[in-house]
Amino acid sequence: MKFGNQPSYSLGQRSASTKEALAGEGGNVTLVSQSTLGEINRGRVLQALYDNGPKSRAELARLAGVNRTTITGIVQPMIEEGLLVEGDAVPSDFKGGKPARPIYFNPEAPMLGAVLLLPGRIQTCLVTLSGEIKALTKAEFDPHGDRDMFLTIIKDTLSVTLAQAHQAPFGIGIASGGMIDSDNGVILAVNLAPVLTGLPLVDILQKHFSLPVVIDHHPRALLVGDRWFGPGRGQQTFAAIYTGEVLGGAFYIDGRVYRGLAGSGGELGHTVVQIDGELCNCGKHGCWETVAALPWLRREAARQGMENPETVTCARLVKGAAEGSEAADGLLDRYTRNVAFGILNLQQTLSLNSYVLHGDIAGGGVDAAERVRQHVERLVRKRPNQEISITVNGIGEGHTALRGAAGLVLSSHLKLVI
Amino acid sequence: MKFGNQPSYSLGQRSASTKEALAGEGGNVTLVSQSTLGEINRGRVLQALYDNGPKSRAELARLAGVNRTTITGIVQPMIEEGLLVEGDAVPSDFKGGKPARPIYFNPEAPMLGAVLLLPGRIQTCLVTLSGEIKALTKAEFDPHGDRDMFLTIIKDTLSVTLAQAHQAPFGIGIASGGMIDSDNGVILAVNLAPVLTGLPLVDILQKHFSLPVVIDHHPRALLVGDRWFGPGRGQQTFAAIYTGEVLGGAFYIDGRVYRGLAGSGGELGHTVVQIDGELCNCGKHGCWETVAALPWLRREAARQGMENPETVTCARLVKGAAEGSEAADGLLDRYTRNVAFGILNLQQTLSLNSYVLHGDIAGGGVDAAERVRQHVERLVRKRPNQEISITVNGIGEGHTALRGAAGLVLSSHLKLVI
DNA sequence: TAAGTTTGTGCGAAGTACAAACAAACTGAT
DNA sequence: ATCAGTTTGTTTGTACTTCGCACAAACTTA
Repeated sequence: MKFGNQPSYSLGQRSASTKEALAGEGGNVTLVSQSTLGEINRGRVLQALYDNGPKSRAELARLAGVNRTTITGIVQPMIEEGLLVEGDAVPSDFKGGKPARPIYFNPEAPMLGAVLLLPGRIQTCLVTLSGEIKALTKAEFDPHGDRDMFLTIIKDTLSVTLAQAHQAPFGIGIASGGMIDSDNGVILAVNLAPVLTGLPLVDILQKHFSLPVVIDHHPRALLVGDRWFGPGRGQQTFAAIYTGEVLGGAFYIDGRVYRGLAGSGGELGHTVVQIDGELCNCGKHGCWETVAALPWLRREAARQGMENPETVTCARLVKGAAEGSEAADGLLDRYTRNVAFGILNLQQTLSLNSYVLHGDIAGGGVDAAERVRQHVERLVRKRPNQEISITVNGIGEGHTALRGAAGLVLSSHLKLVI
Repeated sequence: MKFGNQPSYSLGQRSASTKEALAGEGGNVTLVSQSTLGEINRGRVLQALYDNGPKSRAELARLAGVNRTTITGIVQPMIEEGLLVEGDAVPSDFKGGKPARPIYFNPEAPMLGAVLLLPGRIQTCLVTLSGEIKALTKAEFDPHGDRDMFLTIIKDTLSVTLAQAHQAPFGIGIASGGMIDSDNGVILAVNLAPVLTGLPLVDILQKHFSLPVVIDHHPRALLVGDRWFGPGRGQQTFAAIYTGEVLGGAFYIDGRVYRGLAGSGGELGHTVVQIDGELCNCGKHGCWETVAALPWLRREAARQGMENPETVTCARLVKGAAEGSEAADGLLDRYTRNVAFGILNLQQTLSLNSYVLHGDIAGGGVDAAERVRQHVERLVRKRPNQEISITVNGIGEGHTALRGAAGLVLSSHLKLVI
C-alpha cells in the first residue's frame, strides 16, 4: 500500500506569522510511561487529602475508586519519608469494624516558602503542608527605587523567614502583581512598581537560596489559595476574580490551573466591555478594568458628590446601603453590575459556573457577592439545571495569596496535579 | 497524633446555591489504572498519526520519545484488527539502513457517520479514518414544521448514507447549530429552527441505528475539523470562530477540546463588548454578535446606502475594497475591527494565540483575516515573543464541519484524546 | 564484498495496580 | 464470656505495560 506523504486536503491557509506553530514535528506527543503513572497517582492521592482532609487508606481507596492495597502502596513510602503521618485510630462510623487510621500531612515535614510581592510591599512566610502560615515577615520597598536595593530587601526578608524553618523547605513560591512570564520566571511589567520591570526574579532567588523557585501572578495565587483551603476546595472548575487598583483573574479548569501560553491567561482587566468607553491606561477604550475597579468607583463617587470619594470602597458602599443611603445603594448596584458584565463574558466563554471574588469587591462580603450574582443571573443565557455561584473568600486576601504562592510550589515541584 | 476533622481555616463563604458543588466527596479523584494507561497511550499514538500523517514505528517512537518496542506493542494489535495498515517500504532518508514501513489508517477500516444539522437543511456523509468524505447526502426540512416529519427526514437521509458503508461505522457524530447539551445529547434551542427545540436527538438516533451517537454544537465541530485536517492540525491550543447569522466559537486547549459544564463553553456570540449597545435577540445589549455577524453587516450596508444590502457578505466587501471602493473598504475595516474585539477578549482571557475563522468572515479569505489580525495586534497587550495568528480554513465550511462531526465520534468513542 | 546504518522484533527486568486471602480490632447479640 | 459480623490494613501472587539489550533483516556506500 502506498501513502501520500501528507493527506492532500490540508488546504488551510495560514497567515505568515506561524511558521514554527505549523512545525508539528516536535514533542507534541507524549506517552505516559510506567514511572510517570506512579507519580501521577501519588499526586492524586495527595490532592485527595487536600480536598477532603485526613482520611484513612480505605476511605481514600473508596474515594478514588481503587483497591485498598494500591493506596497502601502509595502512602507507605510517603509515611516512611516523613511527608505523611498516621493519626490516632478513629472508631468506625457504626456497626463496628477495625478502627481507621486517618492519614494527613506531617506537621514536621518540610514547609513551603511563600512570597507576596505587591507594589511597595513584600510579605514572606512559611506554609506547612496542612496550610498553616508561620514566620510571617513584612517589608517595604520603593517601587520607583533602585533594583539592587530591592533585591537586597527581598533577599533579607526571605532569609529572616527561612531561618525559622527547622529544615529546608521544598521550595519558594512567589505571587506577584503585574504581568508575569511564569514559564521563564520573569516579571514583565508592574505598572505601579517600575523597579520590578523585566526582573528575572526566579533565577536570582533560585541561585541565592539554592531552592526551587516558582512565580505566578497574583490572581493565580489567589486561585490556588482558594482551591487549597478556600471556597474552591474540592472543586474541579472555577475562577478567581480580583478587583482593586487593577482587575485580574485566573481559572481552574478540569482540575488544573490554567496558565495559557507563557502564563499569560487571565488578563481579564483588559477585556473590552465598552468599545467606545473610557480610555484605559493600556491605550484601549472601555476595558473591564475601567468600569469595575477602584479608580472607577472613586471617580463615580466624586461625581455623585459622595463624601471622601478618594477612600470609597465596596465595603463602605455595602455599609451605606444597609444604613439606607440611596446614593450608596445606587452606586453599589452599578458597581456590582459592572463587575457582573466581566463575569458574564467569562461564563459565556468558559461556562465555569463558579466564581470566587477577591480584593475590594470581596470587602463587600456576601451582600456584594449576592448583588453580583443576581446581575449575572439576569444577564446570562440560562441553560436548564445551570446554577451560577458567586462567592467571596473570607479568609483574608494576604493569607490566601500566601497560601496560594506556596501551593504553586506544590503543583510544580511535587507534580501534585498532572 | 490527633487530627481535626477538617482544617479549621476553611472559612470561605459560599452562596446558598452550591450545595452539591461543595460535596467534594464524590469521584473527584481518579487514579490512572494500569489498563487505562494502555488506552491512553494507544490514543496518543493514533493522535500522532493524525497530526503527522503516515509514519514508521521508529519515527513514532522518536516523536513520542519512547522505546521502539513500545510502539510495536501498541501498533501491532491495531494492524491485526484492521484499523491500521503497513504501507510499502520507504527507503530511509540517506545513508542507508533498513527501509521504514510507514503506518496509517486502513482505508478498509470502518468509517464514521457524520451529520451537519443547520436550520432547514441536513447533510450526512461517511468519513474515512483518513478524513475522506463519502456518500454525501443532502436534505431539507421545515424549521417550523412537525417534529415527526423532521425525524423521518433525518433518519431517511442518514439511512441512505449509512447504506453505502461496507461495514458498520464506529458511530455517528452530529454537528448542530444552536444551543446544545452535549453531555445529555439534547438540542436545547435553535433560534432559527424551533422544531429542534428540546429534541433528544442522540437517544433517538442511537436507538434507531444501534450505533454510538454524539452531538456537539457547530463551532465545536468546526474546531475538531480544523484540528483534524485543517489549520489546527498538530496544534495544542487554538480557537475556531464562526460568524454568519449568528456568532459562535470553540476552543482547543492543551491538546483537548474544551467543552465546559454540559458542553456550554464557547457561546461567544453573547459576550458583551458594548454594555449600552444595540439590543440583541437574547435580551442583552451590545453582544459581540450584534456587531460582528451578518445582521449587523446588512444593517450598516443599508445605512451607508450600499447596493443590495440584504445580500452583502464579507467576500463582497473584500472584492469591493480591492476594486477601490472606499465605502466597501471602510465597512470592511469596521467589520473586521468588530470581529477583532471579540478575539481580543478571548486572547486576554485564554491567551490561545491562534484563531481559525469560519463562516462569512472566512469568505473574505486571507485579506479579511489579515485585517482582523492587524486590529487584534493593535489592541492586545503585547508580551515579548508573542505572535498572534489569525487563519481562515480554506477547505470549505461544510466539509470541515462534517469531518469535525466525525472527529467527535473518534474523540469520544475511541478515546483518542484523554 | 565488507562495513556501517536503520528498522523492527524477541526476551527478560522493573514498576505498578489488582484480586484473593488473612490477621487485627472493634460492635453487638446470645 | 463467647461468637458472628464488619471494617481495616497487609501479604502474596498475577496481569499489564514500558524499557533496555541483543539480534536478524534490509539497505547504502566504499
